[in-house]
Amino acid sequence: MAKAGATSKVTVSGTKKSAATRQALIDATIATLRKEGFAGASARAISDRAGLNQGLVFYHFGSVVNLLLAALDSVSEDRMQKYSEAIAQVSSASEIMNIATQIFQDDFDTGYVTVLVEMIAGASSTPGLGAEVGARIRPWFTFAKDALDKTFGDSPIAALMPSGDVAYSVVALYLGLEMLTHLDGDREPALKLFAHAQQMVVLLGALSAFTPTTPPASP
Amino acid sequence: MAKAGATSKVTVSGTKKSAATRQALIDATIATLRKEGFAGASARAISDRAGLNQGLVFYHFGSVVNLLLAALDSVSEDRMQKYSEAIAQVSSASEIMNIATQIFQDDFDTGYVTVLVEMIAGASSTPGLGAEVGARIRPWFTFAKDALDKTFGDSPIAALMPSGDVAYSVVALYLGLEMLTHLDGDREPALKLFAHAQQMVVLLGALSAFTPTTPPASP
DNA sequence: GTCTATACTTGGATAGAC
DNA sequence: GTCTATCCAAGTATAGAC
Repeated sequence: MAKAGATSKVTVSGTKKSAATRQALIDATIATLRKEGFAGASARAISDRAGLNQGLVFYHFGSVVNLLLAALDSVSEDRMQKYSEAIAQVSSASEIMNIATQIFQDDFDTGYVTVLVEMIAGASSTPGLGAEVGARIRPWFTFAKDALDKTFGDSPIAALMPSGDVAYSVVALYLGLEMLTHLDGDREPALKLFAHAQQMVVLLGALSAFTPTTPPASP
Repeated sequence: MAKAGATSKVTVSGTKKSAATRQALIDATIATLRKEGFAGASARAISDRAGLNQGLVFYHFGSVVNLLLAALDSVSEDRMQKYSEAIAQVSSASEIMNIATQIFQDDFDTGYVTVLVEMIAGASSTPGLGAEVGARIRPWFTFAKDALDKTFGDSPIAALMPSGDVAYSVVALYLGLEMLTHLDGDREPALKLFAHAQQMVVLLGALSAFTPTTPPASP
């Protein structure tokens, strides 16, 4: 829709400046959602953190909610990239638990899942926001399902529970763990669970050798 | 601290009136947290819903946060009562899954867990609130642990994972499921999971008959 | 096109009326 | 003791300056 051509060199340098401001606001929004939560993520709180005028939020994003969604998009893309790379290097069920533990720690340090949790919980306060946030969570169900299929696909329990349903609970558990961990700042209980899950996966691998679905090693 | 005696009949009727106002505010707070979330639970939004003057929030509770905590207390006590009664009538692992499914539906209908989720997520915005909310969640870990011990105590997996750690993840999963269910209003995915869990429990019960820990029936 | 100063609205809290 | 009218701070949004 907007004209783009050599007629306005101003637009080019201007666009560059605009992009920098937008990015600074998005970064400040992520930090604010982490530290002050959805309720504390006002245009003033965000722009103060970025050291920018409060009106810029509305000039660049139209509304606070739009900025929050832009920040959620930024985090989601970043995480999806990181998770995808991590899982690409993995094939066994045992390995994926190591990666998952590592990623959970990283998520907790960077506070990225907190951003998602705050947006989900905050969605109730603004009409229409729920649908927007929901659309941004959906890719994670698919991602979790693919990861489960890749690593547990030939396990006997895969036959008992559809991976799509399990993926839903994996996402739910991850969100819940993040909430509880963030609440008291103690990540130990969650890490213990990852360790237990690791054990279970190993055990499951040993058991599956005795089931008819997986013939005992034929090289 | 406050004088209580026959010298002031005004106090008695006054106290009664006060209690009614307090209760009306607490009820309105629960409804507001459910429908507008933590960010939307302002003194004005709450008092408007109750049809009362906004200043009463501060007269009766001192601050909005105090009222929110009073509402959380109210919900927590109510739920703990209901859950305890339900679990008292139950002994087998299979039965508890039925009860759990039923309670999840009830929670979703009444929106009680939403109140808790909103308070956890909203805690980030107010210094000190996290500790208060954390203290109100702790009883649920104990409750979940006791329920697990009661129903899965003699199961073989109980030996593999400490019930306290599992209780933590049960609470986390419950919170996560509530978040996702509330977000798009579709409870089917969560209910499917309860059904699958039910299946698993039955299967586990059958398996445990073959383990050395539980001798095969000696009446 | 980018940003700042200003207008208007909502929210938290209290002084004072009943 | 209970409640309301009023005050001031914080929030969203935009008109206008650069």
